[in-house]
This record gives sequence, structure tokens and C-alpha cells, in this order.
Amino acid sequence: MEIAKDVGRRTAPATLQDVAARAGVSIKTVSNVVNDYTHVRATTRAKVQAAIDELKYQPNMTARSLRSGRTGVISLAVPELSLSYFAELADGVIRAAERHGLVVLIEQTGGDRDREIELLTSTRLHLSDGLIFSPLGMDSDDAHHLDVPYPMVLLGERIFGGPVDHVTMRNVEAARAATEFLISRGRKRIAVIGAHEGEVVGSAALRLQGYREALAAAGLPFDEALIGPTGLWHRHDGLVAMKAMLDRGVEFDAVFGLNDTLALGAMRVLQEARYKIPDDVFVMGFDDLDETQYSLPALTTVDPGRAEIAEMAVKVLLDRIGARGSRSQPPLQHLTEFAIRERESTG
Amino acid sequence: MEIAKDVGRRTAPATLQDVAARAGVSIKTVSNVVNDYTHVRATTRAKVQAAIDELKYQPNMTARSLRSGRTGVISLAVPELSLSYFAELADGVIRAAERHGLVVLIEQTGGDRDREIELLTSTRLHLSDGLIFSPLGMDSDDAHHLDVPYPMVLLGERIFGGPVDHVTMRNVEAARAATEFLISRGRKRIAVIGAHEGEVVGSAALRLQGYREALAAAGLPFDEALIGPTGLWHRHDGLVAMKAMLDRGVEFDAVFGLNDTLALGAMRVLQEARYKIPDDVFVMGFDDLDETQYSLPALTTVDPGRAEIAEMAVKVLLDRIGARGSRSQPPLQHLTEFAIRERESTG
DNA sequence: CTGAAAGCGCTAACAA
DNA sequence: TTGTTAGCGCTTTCAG
Repeated sequence: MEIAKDVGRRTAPATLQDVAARAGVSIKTVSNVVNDYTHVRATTRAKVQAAIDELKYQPNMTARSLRSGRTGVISLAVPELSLSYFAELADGVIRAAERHGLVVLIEQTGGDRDREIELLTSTRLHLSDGLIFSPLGMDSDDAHHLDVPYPMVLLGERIFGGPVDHVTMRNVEAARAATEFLISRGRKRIAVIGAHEGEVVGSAALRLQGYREALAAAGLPFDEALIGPTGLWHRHDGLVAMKAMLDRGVEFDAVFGLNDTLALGAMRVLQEARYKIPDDVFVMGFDDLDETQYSLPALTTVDPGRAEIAEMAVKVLLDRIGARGSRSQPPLQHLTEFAIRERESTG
Repeated sequence: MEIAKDVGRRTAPATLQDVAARAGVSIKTVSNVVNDYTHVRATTRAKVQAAIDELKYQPNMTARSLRSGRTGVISLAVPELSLSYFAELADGVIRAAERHGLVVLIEQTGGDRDREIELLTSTRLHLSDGLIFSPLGMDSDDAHHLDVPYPMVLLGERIFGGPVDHVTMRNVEAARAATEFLISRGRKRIAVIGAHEGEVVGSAALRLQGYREALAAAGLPFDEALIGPTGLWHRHDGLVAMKAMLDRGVEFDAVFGLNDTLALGAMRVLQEARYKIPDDVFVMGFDDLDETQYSLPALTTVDPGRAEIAEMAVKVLLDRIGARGSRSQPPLQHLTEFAIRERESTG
């Protein structure tokens, strides 16, 4: 931001020129001091520093950016911050970026395919050094749109094999582990909330696949009646899907919400219907939202390594930014570690 | 972001110079076309536009910013996005900013006083045009730190009468209205969850004041036993405070959570203890979080005008940015409209 | 209607 | 160790 001083009357901010004049040295010397260049005589440095303090000089970041070609800003594009998962992801990215001396500009796409595609070519985020992009509306057919002329890191499970670095969680393995966890606790009829019919890629499909793998490995049958589809993954959807399943009179001894929000919604319906959790039924979520620690009972869930996703996304992006111009490496896929967070909802 | 083209081999992005050369005109003419300057001959415009397309020219925002003194970026500083209230606030600010052609950079302070103060003088956000600041750790004693040399808008209830524009909700009136709503429905013993002992300013104090005013106006006694203090305003705090009140055997016919998160936590405990909501007890929240529409029962709450807060904050900030250098107006306080959102938890 | 040129504030090569 | 100077890419007087 532009600097001015004195209350009421605004003065033009001090420049390197001003400081140089004040200190009786050249502009280069001031620049050296500001940038902690080593070869500056101590007395000179002190003199310049004094001038800097008196004039309350602060470097003009815009000018610096123009000169250096870097802004120190990265962009993060998510569907919407109102969804806890993305809010917590953004939180993680901001923290990780801060550790690397970067600052984060956030765009919301609403999960709309067209807006996502438009964003990629938008001139709006052109003063950031790169983009961390979490698409929701685009799918693998749109992957070519990801071939953008600036550093980008892709997040999530909508698109695989695109032309950019990709950081994502081990959805299949994690869902399989979650299901195995339930099976190991003696559960045999595990309902799933949040399936997307006919989807082959995407979080829902991958997690459902993990679920099926676990059943198969344990020799348990896959029962279509235990699959509760939902359109979106909001709490309300979990609520409705669970209610529908109860109404159908399906028997089950555990519920696996494909994300925490769904699981919390389902849990609510179960308790309303007088099911005891975990006595009558186990409930498992996915995402490890903050909230799951505080629900009643606290929700057992899969920690997809969100902190690691954020940290790695920033790191990978930074690597690409640093590699500008050099013969670039082929896009890599980075998978994060997951862990089951065992809480009260599973015994 | 820097533009390059061709897969694999990165080329320097096209500049105005390049386009001018390609089109056989001067750089000024290209600039005119890019900026939709009116007095350009149609044929010239077409010629230039062709060159722009061929070279995939995109203006360098950094250079433009240096020249114009504006970046089109504003910063938003909040405690943390993991708290739904701030995530939804950020959502609103991003949307409002977008309507004004601005983009938003988000900083997290953790609600820590020292970090908040440090942020205000940090050089990190110097490439934004202004700041929307929602402090949580600072208090009125720190108000002088808000006298910064760049446009700023203050949000929230921590500091009043500071040297900057302030956008805030009508806490006292809104809490009073909420309480009156409960009273009008026949409630006489209204428990409060989330009070902060000894606080005189801040959301908790103001909302408690509104509660007391409503009681007084209705001729109802203020009973200290009905006040449930909490340190923070997380779901868990609501849960604990409600539990404590039940353990103390206090009688009540309504619960007013000073924010939604508290109310949802309290609601959970009540249901666990077999209270029927709203049959046995009414529950009222404050904030109108998205989630309150989907809880069971859906939570009646106060909509503090968050969308309006976001919109107004951006608008006021933009006014200040525009008024740079001119004799500035004294700081103003802007109060938003509130509304009771009546849902299932109150009958 | 279009061109020439100055300069936003800074960094960095090159000189001294 | 410090000074001089040429741009980074753009907007914007001022001429023509």
C-alpha cells in the first residue's frame, strides 16, 4: 500500500531517491542497505538506516515486482470458502505460504465449470506468481485448459493426468482403510452416504472404490441397498440420504460418510431416530474437519493430510516458479499420507 | 502472472512494444486499444487487435500498477478462516470485491494482538490498495495503531472510535430484538451462552447488554444463574457451558447462544439430555451461518447483515482509496441492518 | 486520431 | 566499497 505520513495531510511516500539524498549517498547504496547486501561499511549503513527511519521509508513493492518479475503473491482458487473443507484448506495454504514468505490471494469459482475455465485465462490474477487450483466443475475432458502459461498446481480428484503438477490425497487407500477399520471392529453392514452414481473419477467414486475393495478383501458382499447417493456433499444432503435409508428399512451397523459434513448430517438423523452412537451404529467420516472433534459423539474420520496437501502445494508451486525458463520437468503427482483419527463414534 | 507460450519451450511474454511493432503502429495506439480509448479509427483498432491476438498479448499488471499507483488488490485480515463466521465473511468480501473489479488477498492473524499490530505495519501487504481489518486480540487501548498511512476499514466490535472507518452490526439492538422475540413467544427464563465476564466492549458484552435491555423493558428479572460464560466461542465451548448449566439444575425455557456455533453446541447437549426443541426449550443463535439452515431443528438466529457488512466494507474502502490525497473525511461508523431469521428451534 | 518521450521506483550490470 | 545508468512495461502529457 502506498505510504503517507502525518495525520490528515498526506505526503508522498519516501523513495530510494529521497533516502539517498537525505543520507548523502547514492541510490545504489541505499538499495544495498535495504537488501542487506553485505559489502556496506558499517558507518555508511548506519547513516543510511538513520535516513530510512527518519523518512519512514518503505520499499515500493510494485516497483520491486516489476523489476524482479516476482510479486511474492500466489493465488488460490477454490469453490467457496463457506464450505468448511475449503476454508480449512485455505487456512493451511495461507499458513504454508507465510512460512515461505508468500501471501495468498483467494478466488472463488463457485465450483462452476465455466467460471473455473474462465479464471484460468483471466487477467485478474496476473500479479500473482502462480496458482493453486482446486476445480470442482471441470472434469478430465477439460484437462487441456490447464495448460496455462504460468506455474500452477492442481488439487483434488476431479482431473488426473493433466499437464500440471498435482497434489492429492490417497482417496482409494484412505477409504479402504476407513472401511477396513470398521470391519476390524466387527461391522458387517456398512452404509455409505454421499455416493455419486455413475461417476468414475472424483472423490465420491474413488472413495466408494476403496470401500468396495475393503469389502471384497474381507469377503463381505457389496449391497446396493447400503449405498446412499447424494447430489452435493452438504450437511443437509447427508441428512436427507440417511433419512431415506432409514425409511427404506435397510439394516446396517455402521455408516461411512464420504465426507465429514455428510457424516455429521447422517449422525444427526440417526440420533433423532434414537440410534445410539456408537452402541447401535458406528459412524465414520472423511476429511478431519475441526468440527469433528467437537461433535457429540466426536466423529472418527480420515485425516487426508490436509496440512500436508497445503504445504506440498505451496512447495511444489514454488519449485515451478523458481524453475521459470529452465527446461521444465514433466508434471508430477504428489500423494499425501492419510491417517484414521479414531474418536468416539466408533466405539 | 507472467505469460509464456508454446508447450515446453517458454517464450518471453509479448509487450506493448511487440504488439506495436507487429501492427506497425506506435505503442500509444496499442495502449489506446487495450484501454478501450474511444478515439481510435476502426481500421487501426482492428489491425492492433489482430496483432494482440496473434501474440496473445496480455498486459503486465505489475507495470500497470507501478504506473497507476493502484493494484486492484485489497487485503482482508481475519483471525482464521477455520472459524465459519470469518470464512463466510471472507466469502462475502471476495464476492463484493469482485463486483467492484477487485481481488482479495487474505491474511490470518490468529486473533493474536501482537500479530495484528505487526500486520498493520508489515511490508507484506504493500501491494494491495487497502485493508479490511477484523481484529480480535487488539482492544480500544490499541486504537492508535490503527492510524496507518493507507486506506483501511475496521470491522467488528473490538474497537470503537478509532481513527478509521468502521463497519459493524447493531449488536445491542440485534441481541435485544432476539431476546424480545423469545419473550414475545412467552419465554420468561432465557439462558445465555457465551458471556464474557467483565467485558465492556466486544461482541459478547454488547449482545449481553441487548439481552438485559430486553429483559428490563419487559419487566423480567435478570438472573445471574442464567448466564453461561465461555472463554472462546467454539462449538465445544457452547457444549461445555450448556452442560454446566444443566448440572447446576438451573431452570430455563429458552437458550440464547451469543453466536450460532455456541447455540449449536448447546442444542446438542440439550438433545442429549432429552430436551425437545422447541417443545421444551427454544434455542436462538446469532450470525446466521449457512449451517443453521441445516441443523435439526433448523436454528432461529440473527442475521447481522453479513453480506451488507462485506459489501459496505468494500465500498467504504474503495471510497477512501479514491479519495487519496484529497482532504480526507473524518472516520465514519457504518451500521448494518439486522434481521431475525425465524426457523424451527423457536416454535 | 496517432507518435514521441518522460518517468512510476526499483534492481543490477558496469564503472570508478 | 560506492556511484552511474539502463531498463522492467506501462500510462500519459504534449506535439503533430
